[in-house]
Amino acid sequence: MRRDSEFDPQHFLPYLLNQAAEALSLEFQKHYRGQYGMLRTEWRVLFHLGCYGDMTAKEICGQARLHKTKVSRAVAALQAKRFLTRRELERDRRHAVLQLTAQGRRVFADLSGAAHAFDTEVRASMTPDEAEILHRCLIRISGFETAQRTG
Amino acid sequence: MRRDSEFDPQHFLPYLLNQAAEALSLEFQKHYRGQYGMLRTEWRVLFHLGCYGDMTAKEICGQARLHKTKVSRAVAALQAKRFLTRRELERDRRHAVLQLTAQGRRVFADLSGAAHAFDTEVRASMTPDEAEILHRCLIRISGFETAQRTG
DNA sequence: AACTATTGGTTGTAATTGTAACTAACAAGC
DNA sequence: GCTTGTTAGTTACAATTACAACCAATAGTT
Repeated sequence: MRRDSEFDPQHFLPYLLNQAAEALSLEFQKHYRGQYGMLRTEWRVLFHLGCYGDMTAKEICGQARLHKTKVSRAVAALQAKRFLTRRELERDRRHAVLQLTAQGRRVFADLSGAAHAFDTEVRASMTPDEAEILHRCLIRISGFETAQRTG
Repeated sequence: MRRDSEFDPQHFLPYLLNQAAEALSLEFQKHYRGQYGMLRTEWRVLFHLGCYGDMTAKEICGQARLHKTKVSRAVAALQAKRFLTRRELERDRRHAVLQLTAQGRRVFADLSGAAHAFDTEVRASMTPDEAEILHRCLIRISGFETAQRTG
């Protein structure tokens, strides 16, 4: 297992990021998948609705940087689970405002609590300084836009 | 778009990481996908072989933290593209050592150059200090093991 | 009103991934 | 030599995702 090259996967950022992201995702997935049979996108949509209040699918797309088909399907699934309802706008019936049901809010409360605890646990492995820098870098990197995702 | 909760997606690490990882992946994908029609896993396998020299699929699984079916399929695809060859070991015909072809090495040289440049560009948006801390944190986070991935 | 363009959202289908079951080689105990 | 167990790798099939085409509502133009 020798080194043939000047450049190494362990120093390639897309690689590293991907591994870190996958590790955490896989771990946290236990909560929303194990407990509620939700998919990642469903959890994301629920999370956004819970955090930011009622909004349309379009708004979620923008905020969560998810493609509209993903959101559309996640919303349908969450609706089937009775976690949210949709209300068409009178003035423009193309839009529908999404709203968590009481049950949806309970699930959100549970999961966002778990998320908070999880986040705290992960952060415990770093100094406050490191955590802050990490945060900054990730935000910055997220802006490495590649165009179309507005849908 | 108000805040209803104490906790916000923009501060949830799995979320942030995922967005950052996706942004970079999507961007770098242009190189291996656009130029060579490769999938992410294929690029990863090629990268590992190029960096660390000939090895078996099993070794790649461990190093790259990829499931064996993913590696198996990537290897088949790379073989079909004539980027690598496999040589069964005499002493244990279950193992096959994978080896880049001349063409495979050329592609690797091209892509690893692009990777290096890309990495440098991304790092240009941070101080050396930040880059180092980011690296440390990502490595640490990657260790948040969730069991089975050894396959 | 009729005609075209745009927008919010859905659906169909192909591509990709995950999971489990499987095959072929080898190893160990008897 | 004949079980039984492991290991490296493959394959089959279900689940998920991506991409493009689509539909209905509205806006803008004439």
